[in-house]
Amino acid sequence: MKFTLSAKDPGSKARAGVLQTDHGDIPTPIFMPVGTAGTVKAVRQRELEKEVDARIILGNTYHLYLRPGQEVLKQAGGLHRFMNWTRPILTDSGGYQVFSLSEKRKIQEDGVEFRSHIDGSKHFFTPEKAMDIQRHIGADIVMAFDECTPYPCEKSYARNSMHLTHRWLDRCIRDMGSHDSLYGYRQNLFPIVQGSVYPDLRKESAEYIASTEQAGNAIGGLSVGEPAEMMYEMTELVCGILPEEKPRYLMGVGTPANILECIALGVDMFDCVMPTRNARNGMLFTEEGIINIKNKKWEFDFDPIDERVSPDFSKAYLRHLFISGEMLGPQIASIHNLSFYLWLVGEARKHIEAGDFAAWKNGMVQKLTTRR
RNA sequence: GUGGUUGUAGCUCAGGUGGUUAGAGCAUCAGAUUGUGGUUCUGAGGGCCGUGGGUUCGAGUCCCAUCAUCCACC
Repeated sequence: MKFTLSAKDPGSKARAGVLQTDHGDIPTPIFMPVGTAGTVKAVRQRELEKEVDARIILGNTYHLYLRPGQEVLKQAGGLHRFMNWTRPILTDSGGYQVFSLSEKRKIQEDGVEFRSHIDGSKHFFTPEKAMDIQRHIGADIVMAFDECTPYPCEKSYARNSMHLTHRWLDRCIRDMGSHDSLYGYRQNLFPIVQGSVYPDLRKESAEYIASTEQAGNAIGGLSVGEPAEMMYEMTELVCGILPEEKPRYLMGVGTPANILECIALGVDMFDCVMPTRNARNGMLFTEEGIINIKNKKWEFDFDPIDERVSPDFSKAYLRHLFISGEMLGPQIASIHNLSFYLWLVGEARKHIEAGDFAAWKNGMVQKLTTRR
């Protein structure tokens, strides 16, 4: 994996680059659609590639381990072939599920015991196990197995958790170094900075993560309920420590405005369920602001959802599909929101290259956060 | 014309023997959603109980009239 920076914005920490993988190049900054269970919900692969122009998508270790399971993925020849997706894939390690399914988990030094949300069966993940599953999935970018702390979080808990995440990282690195990839292309491990909202912990974690010298670095444990300002502060602090010449990935973020603000702080990669999940509930992101397509005010609005990103369908038609419970509604909305997110990061990239990102960003954030 | 049926929220309907502030589903409106247990979740607005009399301390509920509705029969 190779990361090449091509431009830096003079008015902020934003940068543009290209991340090269064995499944193709990824221009940065980039947004990665979330495809938890081997599918970006409601969107077919052809649309994801041709219309949305997703350059890389996510899969989830926890979910793919439970269904379809490691053996199916192995015999399929990996997730790329299984789901017929030829571009890069990144897999989350399951660390976030340890956090979000917290009522059913037990964390120990060796790993975490949890119960399946599907059938209640008991399972045990260790850093080695998480690496093994991700090896079978065959992702281009593999995330370290971490603990994502909740918000708020006691400092003593955050400190202990962070150190556990660091020890688990050592084991992930050792395990990745002692096994060959299964399908003949390179897999790259990204470690994850933790430390909750405590600056000294974040600093310690970022320094440790940087010292492991992996191909790229991630920032985790944010956007879990803390105020946006706090998220920006932590992101800024961590970006100042993580190496300039490697991609920075802010996990789970966020709204279109969050993404632009964090690009300005030096983040290169983002993922979030928001464009797809909210699309399924009728919320659309557009250049002019946020739309609840189910509202009556769109009943006779025959203008496109968004003239630039989705010129094909009117608001009145999409509203009709949602009101009628037609499954094409969530499909069109998901494709729209993802197309918009990809359009947005593409524009950000252009403005970084043009050197006027900071000013453009400020005007854009205003528009993005208004409700239509 | 005669006999019967039904009139309660925008729609479809609940509301034993009269008794606090008349309910539900859908619809409408407004929030929520951040490394996906989500066609989801939370909340709000909306009523001369067809109309007019009567009985009663008290009527959506009982009585009379009237209007509308649907059905059957001349």
